[in-house]
Amino acid sequence: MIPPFVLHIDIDAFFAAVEVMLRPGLKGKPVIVGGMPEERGVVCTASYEARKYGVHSGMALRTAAQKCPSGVFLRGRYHIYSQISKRFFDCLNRLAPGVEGVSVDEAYIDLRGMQYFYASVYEMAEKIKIVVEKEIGLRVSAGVGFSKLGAKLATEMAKPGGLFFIEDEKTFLSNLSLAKIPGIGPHTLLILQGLGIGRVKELKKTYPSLWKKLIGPHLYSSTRFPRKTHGEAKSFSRETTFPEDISDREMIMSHLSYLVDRLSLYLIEHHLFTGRIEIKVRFGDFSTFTRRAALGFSTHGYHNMWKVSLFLLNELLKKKKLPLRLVGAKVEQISKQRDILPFVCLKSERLSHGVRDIRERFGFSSIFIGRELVLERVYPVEREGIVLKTASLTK
DNA sequence: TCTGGGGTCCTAGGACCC
DNA sequence: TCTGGGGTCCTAGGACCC
Repeated sequence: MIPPFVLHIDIDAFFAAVEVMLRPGLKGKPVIVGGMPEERGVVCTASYEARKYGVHSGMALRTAAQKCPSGVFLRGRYHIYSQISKRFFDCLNRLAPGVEGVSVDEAYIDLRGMQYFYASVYEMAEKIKIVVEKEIGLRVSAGVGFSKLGAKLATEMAKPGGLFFIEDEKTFLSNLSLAKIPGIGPHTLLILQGLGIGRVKELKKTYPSLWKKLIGPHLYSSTRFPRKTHGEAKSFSRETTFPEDISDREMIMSHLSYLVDRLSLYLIEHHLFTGRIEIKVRFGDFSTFTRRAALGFSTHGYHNMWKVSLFLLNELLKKKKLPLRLVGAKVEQISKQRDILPFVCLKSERLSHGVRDIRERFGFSSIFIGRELVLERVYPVEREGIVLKTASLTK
């Protein structure tokens, strides 16, 4: 029987590496992608040079700036990264049939059936790695295993830039620290530590059913993974953390309106509809709440979405006292086809389509919702477009 | 040192119906 | 009139990943 070999491949420090590729002057410098050092954000990707200073993704930008004063801080240019990501996946799909994307810079490849064309699994993996690196111009790390978990862990060993094959996966796994298992996060780890369990083999021996639940899926389903292509997204969200906490309700509404506006436009452009809306707030003390509501029908019209959003926001703002740190909106239950829209909601759809047409020709800020004008008090933007009178539309 | 933004999946509990 | 239990749908929130 041919063992089910799996290849895992991952672009090294993806966003930072793209920036260095596009600006060769940055080569060898500690590059930190995520935002400016004084901003309220976190590190998205740190180059290996920056990691030497103890900077890693998820770290607050201000902390990163303290640890690495010489760091080159950059805002992400995500449209560029996604173009390169597309090239990465196009290349993989050309090289092998069973590609499963995990994220923009990471994929699993089912190598079964490929062994007839190469001298060894290792050679096959090496070939794929070399071709990919040449194609996208970035360094990648790769790992081969008998399961997805084995392959992913092999990649970890291979970083940066290498290729690793865990031959005795069973022994390797059983000795492994649970902290290394994807899906076991800080919370679960703390509980397991409380039980005096730190390694996979201890878990298997003491709590076999828990082992089956946490580790099992990685082993069994992964040997025969479904070769799903990047599935259609099930939700879309937009959120904003304010530069400073705000107490002005009108400002909060304006921000939310802008986010809903963006989501509505996104849905219209992709011919999609939403059946459920979720609103999220985070107060100054970091406590976070969400409210969601099923619409009972599907829509992508701004004003339909806004009415529900505003209702949910008002409910959420009763939870605690202002100020607010973050506001966000999410659309779920995405469908490609719309069922029959209630009569009162038709106008909103038609209007939003009209707005989309204008924006397509003259840009996003050529036309905007009246209530969003409030944002200009704090974030002045050059807006010479048409203002939709909010009052007349929300009646 | 404060702690983003975009996702997925799971669970618990309430409402409702039979 | 009061009762139980199962099934289903829905929402809030948590855990996790990159």
